[in-house]
Formats: sequence, structure tokens, C-alpha cells
Amino acid sequence: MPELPEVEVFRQYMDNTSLDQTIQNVEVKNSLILEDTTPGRLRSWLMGKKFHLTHRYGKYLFAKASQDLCLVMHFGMTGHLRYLRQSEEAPDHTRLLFWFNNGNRLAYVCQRMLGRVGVVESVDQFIHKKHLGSDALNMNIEEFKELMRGRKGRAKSILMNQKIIAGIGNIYSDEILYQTGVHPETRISDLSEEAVEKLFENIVEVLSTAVNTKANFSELPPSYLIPHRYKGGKCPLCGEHLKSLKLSGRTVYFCPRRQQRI
DNA sequence: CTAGATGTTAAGGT
DNA sequence: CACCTTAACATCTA
Repeated sequence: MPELPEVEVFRQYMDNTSLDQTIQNVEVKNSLILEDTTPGRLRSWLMGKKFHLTHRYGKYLFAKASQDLCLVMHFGMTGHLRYLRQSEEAPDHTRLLFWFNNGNRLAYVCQRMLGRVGVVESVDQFIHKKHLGSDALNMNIEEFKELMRGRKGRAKSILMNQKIIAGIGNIYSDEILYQTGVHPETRISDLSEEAVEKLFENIVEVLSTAVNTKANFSELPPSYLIPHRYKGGKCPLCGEHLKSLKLSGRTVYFCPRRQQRI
């Protein structure tokens, strides 16, 4: 479930489990997930080093292990991290194992192999290379308004565009639009200044709420769309049957009563 | 058996 | 250039 909140939770998990332990080995179980590196290079760089600092930007998780290089992880649609105690078996679809000298391991698990792991010189360089926009939880209202200025695209597409705002995907963009009462196909240029401000507030509200609940859908507030986001689901606020439509190849769920087309 | 699933990217079109 | 759609990637499940 790796959009910004999930990745932030992975980051905290890594902080709580995997820092400051000497890496003894790096086991690449499937090199398809490696981007711009090889099992050998990854291994020889990390051997004897420790992860000492993590960072998140958008949907990317970084872990510094030396002065000059940084591990970067992306989780695709199905990736996650799992820290394994000595005797624990690695889960199915483990693609990468970092072995620590205390006998524990950090597993990068990714069922659908759409995730990628690589090595970069710096976070900033990586952001620049990937043309990532502002991190969704690290922008202010003025910055957001500036990003929206002059745009002709649909609200849903703009929220999900990583080159404009980094971190929001299909699930949370639905929630943000629902909380704001904006139809997904609304053109950003058709929103009032107040609506743009409200949209910004809800980006922060929805994402930070999800981070605070450890991205556990069942603990989201009762007014949230996400737990009802399936065929036949009903709006938690008015009971209306949710509608869905396709937008840039993704399924959008929304409440036709609370999110009117303008 | 088929369609679709939280993501990104390339390719093509308007 | 801005914006839109589709397909591809690999795997599992409804």
C-alpha cells in the first residue's frame, strides 16, 4: 500500500529496527528489482557499513549508510519491509535481505516486483533526476497555490502527478477529493481560491491522519472514504452509492452527491 | 478464464 | 509545452 503514509510508516519502522547494525551481507534474491546497480556493487558498498539515517521523499525511502552513498527504495504497489529476528523465516516474495551481524535481517518484500531498489549519491540529486515535485507533507499553502497556478488538468490527475506533488497515489487522492467535496474530473483552474486552499488543507489532514494511524485503514476516522472504496460501497457521510470511473487507467471512487461536477 | 489491484514509464495522440 | 490515454512490467486473487 505504498503511498506517502505507508512509506513514512516504513521509514519509522526502519528507524525502530534497522539502524546502527553492521551489515554482514546483502542477499539479492531477485535482481529485477535493482535499478542502476548490481548485486555485487550493492553488496560491496554495504558490507561492514550500517544504516544510520533514513529519509522519505514522496513515495521513496532513503537510507544513508556512508558519507557518499544512499540506498533508495520504492515499493511499487505491493512492497513493504520486514525486520526478521534470528530464527524467523523470510516471507514469500522477499527480494532482498540485509543481514546484520546480530543475526537479524531486514527483508525487502515485493510480491509484484514493481518496486525498485537502487543506490544514489544524494537525495537531492535523485529528486532532481526523477523530476519529483514538492513532497506532499512538506509544502506550504503558498507553494501549493503556485504549483496549481495556470494548470488546466483534472484535480485527480494533478494530485497524483509525482512531478507536481510527490507522495499521493490513487487511494489517497480519492480520499483527499472526497474530503474536499471535489469531483475527480474537476479542472483545477475551475476551483475557487477557497477550494484550492481547502484542497491543500485536506492533503495535509488526510496524509497526516493516515501516518498517525500507521496507515491502518481500519483505524481511519469514520468519515473517511477509504474503507468504503469498493464496488457497491456507500458514502459514509450520506449513504449514497459510491460511483467509480476510469481516469488515466486508474479506478476512481467518489460520492456523486458530495462531489459534484462543476 | 479474465479482469483488476495501492506504481512508474514509454509511447503515441490532441 | 501541457495534457490525456494506453500498454507494459510480474503476480495474485475475486
